[in-house]
Amino acid sequence: MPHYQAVKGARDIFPEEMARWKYVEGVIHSIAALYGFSEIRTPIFEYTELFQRGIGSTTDIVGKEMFSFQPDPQGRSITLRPEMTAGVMRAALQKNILSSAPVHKLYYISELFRKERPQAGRQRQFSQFGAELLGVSSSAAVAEVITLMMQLFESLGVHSLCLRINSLGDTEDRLRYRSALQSYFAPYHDQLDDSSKERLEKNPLRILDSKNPAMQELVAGAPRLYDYLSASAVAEFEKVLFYLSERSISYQIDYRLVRGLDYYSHAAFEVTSPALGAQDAIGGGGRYDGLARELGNASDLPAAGFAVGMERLLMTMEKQGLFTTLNPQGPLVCVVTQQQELEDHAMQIAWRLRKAGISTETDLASRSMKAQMREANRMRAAYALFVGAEELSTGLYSLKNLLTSEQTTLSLDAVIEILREPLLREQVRS
RNA sequence: GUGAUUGUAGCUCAGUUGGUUAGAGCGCCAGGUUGUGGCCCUGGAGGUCGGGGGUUCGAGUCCCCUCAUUCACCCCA
Repeated sequence: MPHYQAVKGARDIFPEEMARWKYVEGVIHSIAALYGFSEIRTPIFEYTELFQRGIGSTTDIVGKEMFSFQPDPQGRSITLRPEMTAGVMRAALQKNILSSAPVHKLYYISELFRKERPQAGRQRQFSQFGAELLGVSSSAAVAEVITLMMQLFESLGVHSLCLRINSLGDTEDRLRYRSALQSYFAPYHDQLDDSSKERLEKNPLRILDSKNPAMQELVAGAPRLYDYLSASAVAEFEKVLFYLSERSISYQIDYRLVRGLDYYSHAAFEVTSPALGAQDAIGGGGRYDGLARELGNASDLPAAGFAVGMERLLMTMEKQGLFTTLNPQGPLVCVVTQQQELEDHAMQIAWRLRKAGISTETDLASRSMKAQMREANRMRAAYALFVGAEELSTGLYSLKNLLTSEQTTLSLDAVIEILREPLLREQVRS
């Protein structure tokens, strides 16, 4: 074991894996553009109150999972962001972007931090792709972000996902339901587990998605939130379902889906992946019309959005074998030399090739010719260019096609001419 | 925060009831081919056996503590 290791729950991404990230990120950028979303970056930390107010102080995230610290004794507490929505909303309100246009569509791919015990599909530093549609409060907006998310999965070839959706109604609906739940559970108080007892007081809705089998039994007989929705909330929800059906997006209504963040209202959804372990949520989101007011804004700023766990997405793709065609590109040519006196000349040639726009490698470690050739082969170079005394005197170099083993003798200008041919790489290494 | 699991070479792992100098495969390096890669053959480098303490004539092996890993709970992406 090396003396220093990465911090618990944090990991390194090496070049082989990086290729996958680049690929997925590329697809994300183009699909976001397709739907008219623009990228935003916000600070990696925020004042702690932002998350306490935005996410909700009764949530697990705020209660026990935040990395918080105080830069100076008198100063305000700062927190490494555990999610993105609060920060994006803060940025939008701070700049008052709605005054420039009534609707804003923003997306991000960002690093998040949560102080949890790491396990399969869960790290302390992780990243999410997310989109926020600000300024419109409608079923159409929710449907649009869900559609965007599902199209991303489809474009990547991810399959067998399960989209579950529910409506949490508006604030009044939830208040009425909340007291109904409390009176339902009250007689069972002794049978509740510790966390459910606590939730009964603070946030009874959360008892619904408890995984404890004993709790689930009790929950089965509990009143349904759906029955407490106002007529308009039901209509809105059905409109969302209509849009989804119309776009051939299959879903499953889950009346017990409540999600852990306080800011959701009306539609809330979650996508799970069968390829993951116990932590199988690959994405989730909903509507959060009241968040802006919660953050001190004078009026509501209607909004809808989602977040997709990048690591979980990549993990699912890996499991589903979607990366097999992704081969890292090697250099086009390796400049190889035998005599050490010619090293400088070889590097000079490598420089000239690179100036000509040809990706080139050369040995910097004074290794044997055999080692250099082995290296060229390992990095899947298409060609080797030999630099020796003979070449130096004649000005003609030996260019070897490493796939066909054919070798020709050419002037450097001719070599550059050949290697510049753009389609060459595909022909050589298909 | 709770529970369980696993720590031996760069990687994947062997290592008998405690017994001399801790092994294999792959990878890496070199040679076979003194100017030519992949395949093959030969050789080489590389290990505080996670760390600390204890038991013992003797510990990779047994005991305690500790650190780390992984999985699960909780909850979430």
